[in-house]
Amino acid sequence: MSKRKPLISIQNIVASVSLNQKIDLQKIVEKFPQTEYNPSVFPGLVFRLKKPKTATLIFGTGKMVCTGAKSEKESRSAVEKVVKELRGQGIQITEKPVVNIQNIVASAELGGEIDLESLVYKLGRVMYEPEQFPGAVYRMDDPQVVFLIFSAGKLVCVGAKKEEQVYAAVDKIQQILEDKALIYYTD
Amino acid sequence: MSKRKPLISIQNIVASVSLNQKIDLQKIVEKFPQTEYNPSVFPGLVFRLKKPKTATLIFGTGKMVCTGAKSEKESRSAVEKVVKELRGQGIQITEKPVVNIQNIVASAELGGEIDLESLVYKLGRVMYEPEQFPGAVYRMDDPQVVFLIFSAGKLVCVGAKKEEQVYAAVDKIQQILEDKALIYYTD
DNA sequence: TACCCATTTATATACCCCTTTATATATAAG
DNA sequence: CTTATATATAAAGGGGTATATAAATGGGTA
Repeated sequence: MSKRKPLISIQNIVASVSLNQKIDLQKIVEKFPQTEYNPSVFPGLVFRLKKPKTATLIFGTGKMVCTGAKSEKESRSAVEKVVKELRGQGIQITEKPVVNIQNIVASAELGGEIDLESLVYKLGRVMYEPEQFPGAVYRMDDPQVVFLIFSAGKLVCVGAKKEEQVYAAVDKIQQILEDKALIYYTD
Repeated sequence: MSKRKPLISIQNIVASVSLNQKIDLQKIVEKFPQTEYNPSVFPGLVFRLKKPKTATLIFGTGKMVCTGAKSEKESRSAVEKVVKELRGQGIQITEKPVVNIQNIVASAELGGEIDLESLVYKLGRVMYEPEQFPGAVYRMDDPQVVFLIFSAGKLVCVGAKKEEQVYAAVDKIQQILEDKALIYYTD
């Protein structure tokens, strides 16, 4: 077991929301001129909040997608705030919004150098095309997440649905890298 | 004989029409500004009716094509309505239009799951390229129609010239699927 | 000169892909 | 500095894929 502790930061949370009722997007645009709504290019209306700094997509079906929050708690409070603002301008929303976390993006620092070329051969399930993208892509089965692994030892973990999965996945990849001698610590 | 009754809906009727006289399309465009006529891309003028919801192509030769009707009766009444509107704006049409049903499109639900891969091997005359199109294409000789067969048990039958052929063809394909054990009913 | 194509219209079926949003990471190119 | 490359994820709408069918006109090929 590695005694080194990776620095992990949740960077983005994507949540789907159900209001269980139809919403008149045109009315929202009229009440909130700063929102963006171009149905010919995308059916969702973009509703931004400065705090928590998020962007929520609202659809005519009453479904929404909230992005940008840094924690599940922040994501839920952003949704509540959006609903509260809508109600404040006369948009009737009767039920309590149902929120589901769909994707968590986190960054991590392992503190060592990683040999990406060797990763490809010793790990498998790795895609690495340096002239296409500098990071190696590793798909982990359990937890089911995808890692972008960079030579400087930094990682991006995407696809988790619970924050705990992020910590478990990073601990696991760290262990794997150490066991297979794919990471070199210089300190 | 299957005791299950497929749900069949006629979805579209295509009919060719002969007025037996030349027609001045430019004059129609002037009298009916909502019609579409771009001879450089297509020689037919498009004349739409809201009820029955149809689109009739009118050619300078006096031939027409009526599409969109849900029954032979509706198709004929659409043609009559178009002719009546033309006459109402001074376009002289002396003879009674001769209508011929050329194609009937119908959808059907068999209510069972169909194994499309097995269909290819056990039925023959089947084209199935899932990454190209999700439905299997089956050409039936008698009645001479073509079926688009989907795994969920829904079908699209095209090419019939009489509504009776649609019902006969669907009954026949249902029997074939059952006889060859290619359809699985879950209820 | 004959054929082939494609053009347009409607219609069900059901897949894929793209559109937009946020976010870290790290390369290159303009 | 900005954009593109690559990742996951939901939402809904558009486009393309395939099918038959008539009409008339253009293009291309044998």
